[in-house]
Amino acid sequence: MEQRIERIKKQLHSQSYKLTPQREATVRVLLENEDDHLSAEDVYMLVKEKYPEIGLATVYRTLELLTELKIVDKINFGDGVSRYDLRQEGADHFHHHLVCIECGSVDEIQEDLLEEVEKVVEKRWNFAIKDHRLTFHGICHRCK
Amino acid sequence: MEQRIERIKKQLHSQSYKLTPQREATVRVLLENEDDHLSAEDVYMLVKEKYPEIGLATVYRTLELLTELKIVDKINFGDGVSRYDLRQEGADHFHHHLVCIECGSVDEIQEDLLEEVEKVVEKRWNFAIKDHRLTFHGICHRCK
DNA sequence: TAAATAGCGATAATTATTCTCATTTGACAC
DNA sequence: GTGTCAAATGAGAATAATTATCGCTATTTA
Repeated sequence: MEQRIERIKKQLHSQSYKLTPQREATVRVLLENEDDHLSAEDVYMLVKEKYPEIGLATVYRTLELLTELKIVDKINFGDGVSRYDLRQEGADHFHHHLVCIECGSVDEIQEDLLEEVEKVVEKRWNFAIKDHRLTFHGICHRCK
Repeated sequence: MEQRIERIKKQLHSQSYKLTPQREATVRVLLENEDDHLSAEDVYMLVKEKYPEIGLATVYRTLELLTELKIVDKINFGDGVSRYDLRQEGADHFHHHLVCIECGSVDEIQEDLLEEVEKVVEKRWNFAIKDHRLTFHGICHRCK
C-alpha cells in the first residue's frame, strides 16, 4: 500500500502536481476499496471518516485529476452516477465488468480477452484503438 | 419506414401501450436519424419541428418506454448525457461503438464480434450474459 | 353518453457535477 | 527562517440532465 502511494506520488510529481493530504486520503480510500466501484459521493463519505474537513468539490477534483493521469478509470453503468475504478498497476488496458441484473453486483474481469477483436476492428474499420469499455449485463453465479 | 412503424405499434399494443401521435412523432425522429446518437434534448428539438406542442417530459417518457421494450438502447459515452440508439430489427445483441477522441464522431459496428469472448466469459465466470456494451475510444479513419 | 384510465404539457423538484471565489497551504527563493 | 506566489482547498452557488407532480385532455370501455 505505502509503496503504491509512493508510486502514485511520483506520477503526480512528474506532471508537477502535488500529493496533498486531501489527495492522499482520497487515494487511500480508493486503495482500501479496490474491489468496489465507488461513486464520487461514496468516496466523499469514506474520506470524511479519516479527513472530516475535506470538501466534496476537492474529491471531485481529485478524481478528475486521477482520471486524467489514468490512475483511475471513470465508468458508468447506466444508473446516472459515475464510478471510479483504480487501474491495475502496469495495465495498459482497462478491465471489463460483469453487472448482475438480479442483485446489482459488479465483478471484474482483469483478463484482456479483446486482443483478437481489437485487431479486427483496427484493420477493418481503420480505427486506432486507445481504450475500451466492455460491460456484460446478465445473471451472476451467485444468483443463478 | 411505415412498415417499421407498424411493427413498433404492434410491439406497443402487445404490452397494452398505445402509439399516440406524440410517440409516433418521436419514433419517426429516431428512424430518420438512425445513424446518429441523439440525446433526449436532441430528440426533443427534432420532434418539435414536426410537432411543436410536444413537451420535453413526454419525450423522456417515450424514450424510457422504448428502452423498456428494447426498441431503443440507452447509451452513455461518458459526456454526461444519455443517448438513444434504435436497435436493429431482429438483433438480439446490442451493436458496438467507435468513439473518436479527436473529432467526437461515433460510428457503429453491427457485427457481433464477441461470440467467442462471451463463450469464455459464460463458462469461466459462470455468468449468464443477457446484454453487452462495448465501446472503443481512439482515432477514427477520418482523423488519422 | 358517462365513467375510467392512460397519456399529456408545464413546471417544480431532484440529483450529480461543475464553477466561483475568498482563504489556505506548501514549495521554493532569498 | 521568512516572504512570495502559484496551486489547492472548502463552502456554497450555479448548472444541467432527468424525474416527479398535478391538473387537464383524449381515448377507450361500460
